[in-house]
Amino acid sequence: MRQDPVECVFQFLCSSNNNIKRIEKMVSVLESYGSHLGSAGGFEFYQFPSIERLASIAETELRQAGFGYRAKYVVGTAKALQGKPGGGEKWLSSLRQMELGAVIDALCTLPGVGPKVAACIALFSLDQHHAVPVDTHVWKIATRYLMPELGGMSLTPKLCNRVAEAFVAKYGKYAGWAQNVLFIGELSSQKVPSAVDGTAPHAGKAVKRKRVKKDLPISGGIEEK
DNA sequence: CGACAACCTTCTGA
DNA sequence: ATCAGAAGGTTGT
Repeated sequence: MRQDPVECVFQFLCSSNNNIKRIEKMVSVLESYGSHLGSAGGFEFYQFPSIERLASIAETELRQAGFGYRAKYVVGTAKALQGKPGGGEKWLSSLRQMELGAVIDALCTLPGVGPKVAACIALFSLDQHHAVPVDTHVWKIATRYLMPELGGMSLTPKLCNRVAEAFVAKYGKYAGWAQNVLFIGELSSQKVPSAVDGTAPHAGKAVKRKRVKKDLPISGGIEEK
C-alpha cells in the first residue's frame, strides 16, 4: 500500500482494542478536520489533516466524538510528532531508511503506539514488508498452526517477537503481507457458522462460506515478484 | 521481565 | 431480549 505515514499513524492509533466499524467512524471524524476536497459518487473527500491541525484539537472534543481513551493518544501523538527533529512528517518518512527494529522502537515513543500498532505502520506505510503485526488474531493463527506448544499462554511482548520471527522464517521477506492475508481470513466477518466445503463465495452474491481449517492456507514462502 | 487491571465504546454470540 | 465478552492494544502498577 505504501500509505502516507501521517495518515497511517493516526488511523492505527484509533485501532487499539477496537473494532473495524468504529475505527472507520473515528477515522472519518479525523478526516473531517482536513480541508474539503470535493465530492464524488456520493462520497465526501478530505485532505487528511496536518499534524499541526491534529495537535490543535481538544481532547474533550474527540472524546465527545466517541474516541474514548484514544482521544488523548491522537492529540498526544500529534504533539509528540511536532517535537521530532525536522518535524513529524520528515521524521516519519526518514524511518523508511532504517532497520525494522529501530523503526518499531522509534514509533513506540509516540503515546498510544505499542509494538502491534508500530508494526502496522511500518508494514503499511514505511516499506517494512517483513514487519509482522501480532494481534489477538495472529496469535490465534500462530498457536494453531505454527507454534502449538505456546497455546494457552498469554501474549507477552517477548512472545510477540517470537511469533513475528516464526512468520518471517516461514514466509520470508514479505511475511507482513502473508500475515495480512491470514489475518483477514481470521476475522469473524469472514466466517459463518455452518458451511464446510471451503468453496469460494460467489461474486456478487453475499454467500459466505467458512474455510475449512486444516493447514495454513498459504504454504511455503512468497515468491519474489 | 512477566502478569494484570484499567481503559471508552460498540458489536457479537449465546 | 438481554448481557458477558470480544474488538486488528497500550499503559501504569
